Amino acid sequence: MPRHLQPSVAAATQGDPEQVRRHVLEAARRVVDTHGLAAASTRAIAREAGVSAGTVYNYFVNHTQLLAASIVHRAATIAGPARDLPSRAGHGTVAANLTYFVEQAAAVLDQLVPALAATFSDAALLQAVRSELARVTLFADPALTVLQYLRAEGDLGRISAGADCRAAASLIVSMCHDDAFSRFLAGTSGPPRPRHEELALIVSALNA
Amino acid sequence: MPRHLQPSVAAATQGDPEQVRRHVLEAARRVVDTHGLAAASTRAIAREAGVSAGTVYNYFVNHTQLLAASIVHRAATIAGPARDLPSRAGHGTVAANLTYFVEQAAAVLDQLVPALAATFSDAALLQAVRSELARVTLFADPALTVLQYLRAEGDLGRISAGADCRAAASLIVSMCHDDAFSRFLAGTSGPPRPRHEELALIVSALNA
Amino acid sequence: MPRHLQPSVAAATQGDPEQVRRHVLEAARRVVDTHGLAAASTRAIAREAGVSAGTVYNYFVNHTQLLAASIVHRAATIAGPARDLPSRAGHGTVAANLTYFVEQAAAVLDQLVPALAATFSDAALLQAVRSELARVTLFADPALTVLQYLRAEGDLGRISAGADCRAAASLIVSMCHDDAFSRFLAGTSGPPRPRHEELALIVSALNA
Amino acid sequence: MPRHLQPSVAAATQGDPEQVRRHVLEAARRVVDTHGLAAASTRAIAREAGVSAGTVYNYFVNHTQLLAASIVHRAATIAGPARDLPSRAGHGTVAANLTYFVEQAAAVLDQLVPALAATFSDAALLQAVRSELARVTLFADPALTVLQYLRAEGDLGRISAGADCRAAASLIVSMCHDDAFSRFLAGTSGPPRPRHEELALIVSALNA
DNA sequence: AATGAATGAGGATTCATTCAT
DNA sequence: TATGAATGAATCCTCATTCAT
Repeated sequence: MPRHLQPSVAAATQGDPEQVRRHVLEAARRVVDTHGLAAASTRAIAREAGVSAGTVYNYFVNHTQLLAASIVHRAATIAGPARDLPSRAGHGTVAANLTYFVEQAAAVLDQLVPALAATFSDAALLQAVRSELARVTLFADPALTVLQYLRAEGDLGRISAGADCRAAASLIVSMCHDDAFSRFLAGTSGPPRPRHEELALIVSALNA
Repeated sequence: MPRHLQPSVAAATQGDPEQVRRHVLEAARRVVDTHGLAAASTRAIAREAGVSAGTVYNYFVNHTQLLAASIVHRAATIAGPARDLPSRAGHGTVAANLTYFVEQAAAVLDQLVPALAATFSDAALLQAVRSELARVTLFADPALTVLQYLRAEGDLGRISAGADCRAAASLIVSMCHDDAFSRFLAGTSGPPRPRHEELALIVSALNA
Repeated sequence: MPRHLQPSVAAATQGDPEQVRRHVLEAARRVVDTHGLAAASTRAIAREAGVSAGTVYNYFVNHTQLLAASIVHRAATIAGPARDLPSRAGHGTVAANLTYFVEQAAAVLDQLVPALAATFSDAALLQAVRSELARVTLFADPALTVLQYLRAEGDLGRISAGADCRAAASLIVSMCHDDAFSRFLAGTSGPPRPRHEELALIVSALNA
Repeated sequence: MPRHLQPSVAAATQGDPEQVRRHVLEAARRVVDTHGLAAASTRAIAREAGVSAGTVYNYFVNHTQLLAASIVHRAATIAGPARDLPSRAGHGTVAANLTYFVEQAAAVLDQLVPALAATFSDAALLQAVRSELARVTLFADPALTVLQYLRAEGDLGRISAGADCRAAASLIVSMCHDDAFSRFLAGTSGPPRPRHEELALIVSALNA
């Protein structure tokens, strides 16, 4: 009965409880990705993390909270680039920035949707995930992030003053959703369909 | 050890095996809707159906097939009205018919998406559901149903000959998907957002 | 709900209850041989026989009695040739007749031992089989059959008057048992080891 | 939900995992001996061991391996004295030592044969037991143990140099097998038939 | 006399969770 | 603080047996 973390884990986390927590969270993510939510038992996650089952309960109140935290942690982590869209205002071209956002969004949704979908099998888990997710702006209202970017471009004079930024942002998000949803319903996980024409249309509208 | 269906069940099914099967299928649906997929154990479903656990296995080869059949049965049942869109050609107005389709689609997707989403927690179940679903035209290629309707209207001279029916059908389906996906991501299950302007735009394009 | 035997079964049994019984018995044997005793459920046997599960209970009081009857029926059937040894007295040579017996015994034991062995897993079944088996002379006291043959040969003057037939019979049976037991313990089911020398020795002793 | 071994079990095993394993193994043996293999369910064994069903799975990967381990454990335990035959060379008389072996073998086989026989009802179990058993010299090749003893006696000059030790060893093992097999077929489990004359004959041959 | 749907006990196995060490 | 053995409820599924038809 060792009283200390396994050396490899101790090295990876430097004994910092917050890092141990993250370490377990990422182990959970790997298990869900590799074997599915149904296989993500406490023990499977603990084994993947190189930690005992009991230890998990020092960092998470129960199995449901662990899974919820893992899914939200993953979402927040991968959404980083998409979330930074507003800061790209003024750099490159508007079209390139929007293309970048659409591509990032596809990557995020392709990872997020299956994990989120699976939570529909467990009401308690679903609720836990949702209440966590609502606290991240990007997920609570994704169009807002795009709108902030477009307005910043407008302030820089890079799009026309009269452009309906709100409608454009809504359209862009709709497109991302539709792509993700199609892949979700169809089960195909190939690359997202390129949206050059649609984006060109939107950009031209923003410059009209 | 009673050897016959409980009177209430016998009355409801009239001794017809096909009806008993449907009876169990609907019990499964109620359990999934009420308590979630994770709670839909064979026994819970049997109890809801007023039947013994062993009896379930006289109608379904295993738990996975039972759940898959239940989900697909539900989808096929509720999709009826949407599937009948082509037969509405020539009746009412094109705008009204498309509005009707969008509303029906929302109802279908609102029921179908959570159930389908939940299957992501179980790879075997997901595959079983997908392969069943692919056999229903409406789910395999929803735009096709709308396209058939629009072409029928074209044949009747109710939309202009040069209209791009395929693009219009695709747009309409995209809209339905987007609405459903938004509700799915957000967790709100309120009424679908009205799409009058969008439909008006599409209808005007079809008449141009 | 047919009220008559399936045509194929009716044809095979000519409606004679005794033949139906035998038909089921042989189906049981095939199932045990092919898939093992553990797989020989009432339904598996009924299916193999082309008969309903309920019908089985018109011919056998329960599952245990059915299995016991099947094993004993098989034993009695295959033991025929070995049992006829006494009637071969006076024909061919003594050595050839004994060789024949040893070979037949090997065949019988190779079939009987695994089936009989398996019954050790179920006390009730074992007892049922044993009490049935004890009623067949050959199995109750196999040496007696050989002894009867040797005495008949003695009466015909084909072996010497002073020969110890009882010891010889006992030795021969011992040999059969040893061979069968070795194959049983080792799990090898190849051909029995030839016993020419041993038999020659016994025959020479009988002629001394 | 107690989280510790029942006091009586804890006392019997002193918290040593290896002893807990043995404790379960012996509980399994008692259940098989008392109620037969078919009654040796995981739960029945757990109950006999004074342990929860789940605990059994901390020590054995599945039911089959548990039963196989139990049977082999029993065989190895009781075979100890017979296995020590070679070390008796030089002590007592050769006849007494061989008599001792035959008696020990009878005791071993009387316990081993029914247990082994029962495994014929389950192909997977049979194979598991066989592959385990093959790793114990005494069971893989019993004549070898006797041969080693006889050669040791030969080296000590206690049997004649020209004696065919191999044949003698084979004969002795055959005798043991025959006895066991007779008891197995007949179902009588009385004392083995004394083999004084046969052993005397063999001993005299070894001294010739 | 034959059928086969219905039963429910009982099978193996997994799992979240606890807590003495 | 980390451990992991122990628990026992809950899972899916099979089976012998009955009896209305």
